[in-house]
Amino acid sequence: MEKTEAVAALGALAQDNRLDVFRLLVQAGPDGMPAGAVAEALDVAPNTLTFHFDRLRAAGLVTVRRDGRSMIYTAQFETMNALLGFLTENCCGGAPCTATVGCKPARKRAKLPA
Amino acid sequence: MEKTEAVAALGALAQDNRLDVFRLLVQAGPDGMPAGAVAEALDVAPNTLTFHFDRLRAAGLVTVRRDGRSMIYTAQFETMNALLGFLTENCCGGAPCTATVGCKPARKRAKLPA
DNA sequence: TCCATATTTCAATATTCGTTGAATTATGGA
DNA sequence: TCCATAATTCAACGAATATTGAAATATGGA
Repeated sequence: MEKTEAVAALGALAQDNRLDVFRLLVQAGPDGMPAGAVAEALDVAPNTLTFHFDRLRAAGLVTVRRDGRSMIYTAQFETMNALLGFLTENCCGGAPCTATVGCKPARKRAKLPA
Repeated sequence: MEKTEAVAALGALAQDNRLDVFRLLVQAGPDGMPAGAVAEALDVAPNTLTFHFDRLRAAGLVTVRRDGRSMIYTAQFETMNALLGFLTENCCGGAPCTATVGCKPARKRAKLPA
């Protein structure tokens, strides 16, 4: 990960509502959550939430897809892991001090009935 | 680490100059670096740098001490590690997925000749 | 004491950020 | 088609941010 991307990701997470949103999406796992459900869970106005989703998306921390009337937002674990990697890059004099820095979803995405 | 502290630490690192400063101090290790040396290394105006040091300090990411005319800034590894811990807290459904997320200085502080 | 160095303080400024309210777009169902 | 739901867009606003230049403070040495 480049420094510019790291700054973007850090900035995206450096805000109360957005940190809450991201953590909620991480817990939701690969299936993601509709915007409305996030708004209700965190008690944030829908338009405010759109603003924050945009920033998270710009930083590559979430993706969206439409499902009917709902927009489903999903956490991007790869970006988060890349950020963790970047942050530990300079530790311990360059030696990889953390054997495995990595975040993965709690459960596999349920295979949808074809 | 509390959410409020995490937001503060993330915000402190979410800026080009400050991220550079912090990484430089991490590489400098426990002995730290005088403000002037940081200013020269990164080509940032001294007063601008003071502003950024203040933010890093407010977030607990650095400490200062005076040495003669110089102010020596030092990275706080504990805070960085606490932040990494916080960020990985929600991964993997609550299970501690990263055996050892931790950053430690490259070399021990050189014992000054008494 | 006087001077140079190292750093901070302060005011000013342009920019970005987070939130709100009103209006708009997109989708699905009656 | 008409309506309700889900979410976004837009303009506006106050608050916070990052940088600059000028002035001030602290320390050490001649």
